[in-house]
Amino acid sequence: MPAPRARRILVTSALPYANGHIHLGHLVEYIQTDIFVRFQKLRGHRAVYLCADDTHGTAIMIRARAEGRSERELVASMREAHLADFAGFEVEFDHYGSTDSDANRRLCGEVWRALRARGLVTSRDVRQLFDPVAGVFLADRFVRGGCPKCGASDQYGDSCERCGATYGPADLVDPRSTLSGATPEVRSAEHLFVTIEALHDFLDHWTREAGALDPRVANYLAGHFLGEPLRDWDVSRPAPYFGFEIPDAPGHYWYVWFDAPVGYLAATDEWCAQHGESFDTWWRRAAAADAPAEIHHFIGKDITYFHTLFWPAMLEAAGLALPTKVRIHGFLTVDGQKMSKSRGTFLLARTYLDHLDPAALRYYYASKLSGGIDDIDLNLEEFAAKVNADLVGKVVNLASRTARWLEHTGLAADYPDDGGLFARAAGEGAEIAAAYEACDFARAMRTIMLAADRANAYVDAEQPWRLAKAGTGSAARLRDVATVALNLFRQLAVYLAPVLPRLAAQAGELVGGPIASWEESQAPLVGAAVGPFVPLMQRVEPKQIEAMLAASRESAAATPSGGTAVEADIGPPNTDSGAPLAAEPLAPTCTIDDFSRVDLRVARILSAEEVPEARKLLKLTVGLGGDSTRTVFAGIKGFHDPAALVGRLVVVVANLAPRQMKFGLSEGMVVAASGAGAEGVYLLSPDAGALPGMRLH
RNA sequence: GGCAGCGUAGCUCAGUUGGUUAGAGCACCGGCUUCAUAAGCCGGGUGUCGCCGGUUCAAGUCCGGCCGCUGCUACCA
Repeated sequence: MPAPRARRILVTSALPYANGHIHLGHLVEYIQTDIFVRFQKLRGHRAVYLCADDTHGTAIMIRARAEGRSERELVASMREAHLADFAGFEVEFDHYGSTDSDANRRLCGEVWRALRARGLVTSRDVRQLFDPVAGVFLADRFVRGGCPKCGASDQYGDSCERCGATYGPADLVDPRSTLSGATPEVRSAEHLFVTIEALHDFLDHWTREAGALDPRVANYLAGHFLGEPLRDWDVSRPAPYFGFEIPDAPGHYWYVWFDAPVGYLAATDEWCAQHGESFDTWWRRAAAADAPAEIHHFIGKDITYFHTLFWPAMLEAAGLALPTKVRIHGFLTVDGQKMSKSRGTFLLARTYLDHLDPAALRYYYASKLSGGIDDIDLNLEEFAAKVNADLVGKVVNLASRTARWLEHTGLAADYPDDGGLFARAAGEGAEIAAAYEACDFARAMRTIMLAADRANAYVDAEQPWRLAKAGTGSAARLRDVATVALNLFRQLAVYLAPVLPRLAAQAGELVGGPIASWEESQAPLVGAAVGPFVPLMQRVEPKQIEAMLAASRESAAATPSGGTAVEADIGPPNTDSGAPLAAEPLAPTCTIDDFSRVDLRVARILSAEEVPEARKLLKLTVGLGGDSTRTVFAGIKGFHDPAALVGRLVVVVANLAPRQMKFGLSEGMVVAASGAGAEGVYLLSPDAGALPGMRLH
């Protein structure tokens, strides 16, 4: 197989929004991209993986406000969390930037000037609802009110969930801002637009002819957007807005979807500065003309048109290089359904890492990703079965069952006759590589596992354990058989290295040294030392999955219903606001004896129901283990869905004197955090492993 | 409400431009093996290819209709 000429490949994943944590749905894309990049590097190409946090927009502004800190504080703490999650899953960026950077501001300005220079920017007034208390313009989903048709209350600003009528937010009966509760006003504001219709011919041609898009996507675009004149793209938002003010239009800010893709350019620019590279040779057409770089964008299907219409239009207008490939993937379901907080299947990256091996998810995703735009399903039962059968049972087991016989002797000096097994799998390298190149990782995994099956069958047929018992007369034969098996194992590790970098590294430690090139799959090792075998990968146990789901359910239940999830633990401790403590100063000092009079216990919520007549009470039955249960009224109605509470562990004051309430006798108290004028009541949960009845000391 | 995609074995999926008796893994059953992380190997049922109709010598595959599911969208592209 001739060594392919080295390519320069710039690869991006969509920029995660700084409004929330990374979850398993996000990871489909980052793992997919990471596998692709690692594959290209293994093949000897110059691949650069770039990404950044997407930091601007109304949602960030509102969330920061709710948390009582600045947008930049929010963005900075979320960045740390994102990077930690990616590192945990072995997603390895060459550079990770931010759209809130100097480079991005400068490059936005450059693209903007190009659009202006080509006469593609116009302006006109847009009428929109405005929240006079919060001081911001409101998207439809931030407005609720009565349906003008059927009168149903508390409907969104665009359509009625009860009768299905559609209307504008201004038509609502008694409209309210969901931010402040204020009655919104209709206001008019100037917006700036890009007239991308002027680039219609270019887009027609690029979407169909450039080879960057799957024909299905090109057809979709042709049928839905390019079949008629393109509407102007609204690219500005009036103040207040967290983002970059437009230099030649004071009071106007670039819409987040304008500066987000420019973040790809900014990340490239920063990476170039750090590595002595020239930005121009990656992105400027003139400079790159003789040896153009490839540009691959990995995105979810939801943001297709931003990356296939607006983004190429911006690049075209600015004279920058166009994407070589826009690779679009589908969404993740868990056990066949949309991820759900109450089912515990809204799985954050961190929650997964607390319980399971990232390699297991990387392999599972690889086995499901075929390069298409179909959604993929994380079936948790299949997940465990597949990882255990394929990785532990077949691949790792191959080394586990043969390495011990070579620990003292190392590999045989000549590669033995293996019936053509190694050569056959080496010959399949081109097919496996083609599948990786096409992002059809599922096909690659199938082909690799067939080779693993053949390798195990070989071991079974040669029965090295019998050779071991047969004594010194069979020692040479035993060494040959184990040499074959270990070579086949290392060959599999090379093929799997893009998916399982840690396994590849461990395989290198066992025999042959670090795996640095795909070519290592093509020739067997001989005479090399063999290290002591250490377990390479643990089985996925059902208990771990259950624990992860339980933890996920509990953290979801702790999130106030309605509104954005607001996690308090996303940043370094010293960035927390002092407001809650100031609002409720510490109580007078008490002694340990004082404290010990309060008997706090872990309890499990056995049932939860609304108390219809009560404004804030839920009626809970909690269990302290065994037959010990009691009824507790908790003032958490409206913040917790009763159904979601059942089963979770909480902390109760177990020796509190019973109190006769209007709705019944309350035999204790569930402790929860609240205060500082902030809304929300937050139940406490013990770490996994705590049992009902345990006392807090 | 708008748009798109999907529907093949119990589960997750392959099925290339229409072409023999429709495939894989898991699960399940039987047997073998015991070196290995209760791992491995061999054999075996696995099926109205969502429903109805059409084109064709030939339809899982192409066309139309229907049903079901899913996703995106709803500051409109």
